[in-house]
Parts: sequence; structure tokens; C-alpha cells
Amino acid sequence: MAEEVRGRLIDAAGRAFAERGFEGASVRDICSDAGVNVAAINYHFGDKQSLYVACLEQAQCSESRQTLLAAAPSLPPEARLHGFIRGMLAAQGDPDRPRWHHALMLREMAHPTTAAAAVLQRYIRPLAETLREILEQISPGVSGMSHDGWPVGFSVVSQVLFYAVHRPVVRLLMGEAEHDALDVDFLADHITRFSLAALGRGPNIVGPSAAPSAGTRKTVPR
Amino acid sequence: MAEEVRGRLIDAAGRAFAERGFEGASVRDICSDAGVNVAAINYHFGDKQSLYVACLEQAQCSESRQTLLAAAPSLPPEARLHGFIRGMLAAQGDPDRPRWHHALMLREMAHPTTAAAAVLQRYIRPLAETLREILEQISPGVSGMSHDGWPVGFSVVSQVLFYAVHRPVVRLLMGEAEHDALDVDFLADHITRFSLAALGRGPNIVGPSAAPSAGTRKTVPR
DNA sequence: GATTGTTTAAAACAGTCGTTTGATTTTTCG
DNA sequence: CGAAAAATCAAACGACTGTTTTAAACAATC
Repeated sequence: MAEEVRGRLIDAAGRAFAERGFEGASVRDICSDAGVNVAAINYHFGDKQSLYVACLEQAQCSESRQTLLAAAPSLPPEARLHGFIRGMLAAQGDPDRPRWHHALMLREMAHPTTAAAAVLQRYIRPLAETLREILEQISPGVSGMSHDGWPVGFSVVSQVLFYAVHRPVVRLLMGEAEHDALDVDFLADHITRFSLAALGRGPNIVGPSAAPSAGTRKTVPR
Repeated sequence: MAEEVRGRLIDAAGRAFAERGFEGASVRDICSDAGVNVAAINYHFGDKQSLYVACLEQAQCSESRQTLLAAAPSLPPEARLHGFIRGMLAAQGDPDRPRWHHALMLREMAHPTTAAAAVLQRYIRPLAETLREILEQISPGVSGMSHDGWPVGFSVVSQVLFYAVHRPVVRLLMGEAEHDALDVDFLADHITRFSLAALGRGPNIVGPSAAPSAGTRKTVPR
């Protein structure tokens, strides 16, 4: 029973922190949402801050796994990039995992707290290294570019993160109906094609065929 | 004297809201920072919420001007894109304008409040329309693509917004020294080249020359 | 100089915040 | 079972929140 309360508390707090931020989420709301007494937070975690880092750790553990797995080294590099991008996009709305995991990490990335700088390092670094390796595989020499090729990697991931951070704006600009049509598969295909074209691989983004090249689409594991 | 208090209040509040969010910034901190009495907020603005929208309006007015101006219709389309991107980047760190203007708009875009949906519309829409026009000029047919070409525009602006939203992460990943080398001019050149390459114009991003093509660099007005 | 209306000041308002207390219930285990 | 430990509970703590009040200082007009 004790561990279950801990879990319910982390889940309720994670949702609250992701949605309203650390200051905006009150311990009373969190406890009421989790169906426990207000004193439970201090009993199980010590204080609100420690509960926050507990949420962050849980979000971190589950986050990067599937993205990295989707970019299996055995695949051709274009398919790896597609898997990487699709993995990041899918992590935003994975039904098997609480939605707040991704949103909370995003908040922390935009406005890092002292408690989480180290966690961020462990969470982001392996993803960045994997992407760098994939890009070097696609376009040998990109790692040797100015600033170690970081800007190229940023240009790729920025397109993915955009839809996570600015989805409200996208909805407002495109309208509800059009926005809902931007599902994970479409966006993964678009971002992959855009990035590959920028790297000189694959057709330009404006072409006769709006479908992705066959090799990068179907061979990606779900 | 009355108007000066209003101004000092908006400036102090804008900085506080941009840095710590609406909930995180207390009226006492704001007033102490502005050097006025706590009652001044309610006297001049009514309540904290109205002060917030006053900050948002001020940030909105000064924001989009220079970005749009930098993309003058008389220039060749590639230079217009470069100017648009450079304008957005420069707005992030323009010394002539309070730094909180851009940061506050970003916060509002990521987590919109009810009071600001309309403001967002007026602020973002003209920028989006201008970019769409530039892209159509560069690659005729892009507006007729799936979802009216929105994803292509998003792929461009996302690269710019990335450095505004996730700069702390960039600093952590690259290290302090390397990060500081990513100035406005370098990033504008990189993002423009990456995007043009994706659109099939200009050299690929990984090429013998890391410098931007001549036509797009020098002809951009500052 | 008195009398307006406008702006500032200190103090207090009710309410919420995160946290703690101390008693009570539940669980664990010899 | 019965004692020890763990967990939950309602209630209250002081500090802080946004807001209001009331009085004083200021400015401008007659």
C-alpha cells in the first residue's frame, strides 16, 4: 500500500507540474488528485521539491528508451534517422506512457532548475550522441563542420521539438481540423524528408511525390 | 510622474513574468523592483492579470516589426528568407529593446493563457503569412502542398525558435565557450543554408564552403 | 491660500501556500 | 493474539499571496 501511494503521488504531481509548472501546482491539488492526505507528500518524499525531482527521474528513465531503440544501428542510415525522428515524435503521445513525462522534460529543458541540470545531462546526452552518429553515417564530414556539427543536429531535432513546445500555436494557426491531421507518421515523414534534402540525400521537399521514399518508410520498426 | 510609474511597473513586471512566469512572480517583488508601492499595481492597472496583458501588449508591439522589415519585398527571395531568419534571431537579443519582450512571448506561445489568445493571433499571423509568401517565392508550389505548406514553414521557424527556447540545453551540451560562438550571424547563415538546401535551392549543408552564398549574405539590411 | 482631483504610503484584509504536529488507524511480525 | 512499526488522518502552523482600505502627500485650478 505504501509504494502504491508513492506511485499515485508521483503520477498526480507529474501531471500537475507538467501542466502548471512547479509553482503553479499546489500540494493540496496534487494530493486531492491522488486521493491521499496532504501530509503524505512530506511523509513519503520530505518536501515538494523532492517530489518534483522524483517525477523528473521517472520521466527521464522511460523517455529516451524507445527513441534510441527505434534508431537501431542495423538499419540503413536514412531509416535510422526516420526511426529517431519518429521515436521522438511518438514519445510525445505514447499511450503506453503517461503524457506528462515528455511535457515535464520539455519544461525542464526550457527553464532548468538547479536540481535537474545533472538529470538533463544524462537524459539528453545519449540522444544527442546517437543523432550525431546517424548524421555522420548519412553525410560523412558533418561532425567535422564548424562547431562540431552541433548546428546540423539542432536543425533536425528543433523540427521535432517545435511540435511539442508550440502545439497550441500550431492549432491556432492551422485551425483545429487541419491540425489534427498532422499525426505522428505524417510529421515523421515530413521532417525526415526535409532534413535529408538539406543534407543532400533524397528528393527536395517540394517534389512531385509527397510520399516518403520507400526505403525509409516501411522498414522502420513500430 | 504618473506615466513613468506605469512604465517602470510594466518593465519590472515584464522581466519578472518572462523569467519566473505569471505565478512565480509576486506583486511585491515586482513593485519593490520598480521602486513603487504595492498598491500602485491595483491603482494603475486594476489587478495583476491586467498588468500581465499590458506587458504582453507592449512586447507584442515592438516584436514583429523588425523581423518583417528585414524581409523587404524588394529583395531577392533568398535574401528575404535570410533577412526573416536573421530578424527573428536578432529579436532575441536586441540591445535596443528589453530582453523580456521576446522571452515573454515565447512563454505565452508555449503555454497560452485565455487573455492572450487574441494577442497571439495578431502577433504570429502576419509573420506566418510573410514567411509563407517568401517560401512560395523561393519554391513555387510549396503552398499547394499537403496541409497548405504549413509543415515546411514550421520546419524553418522551428530552427530559429529552438535557440530561443532551449538555449540552456544548448549551453549544457556544447559547453560555455563553444556556445558563445553561435552568434546571430552564424546561426542565421546556417539556418538559411539548411532550409534553402531542403527546398532544393543552394548548396547542401555539408559542402566544401561553410560560408553562405554571396547573394544572401551581404545584401541583407541591418 | 483654500479646494479640488490625482497619486502615493503604510497597514491590514481574507485566502492560500508548503509544512508540521499529534493522535489514530493500519500493517507487520514474533 | 498483542506489541512494535508504518502509514494515514484532521487540524493547525507561520509565511506569503493578491487585493483593499484609509490616510497622507501632491498637483492644479479658482
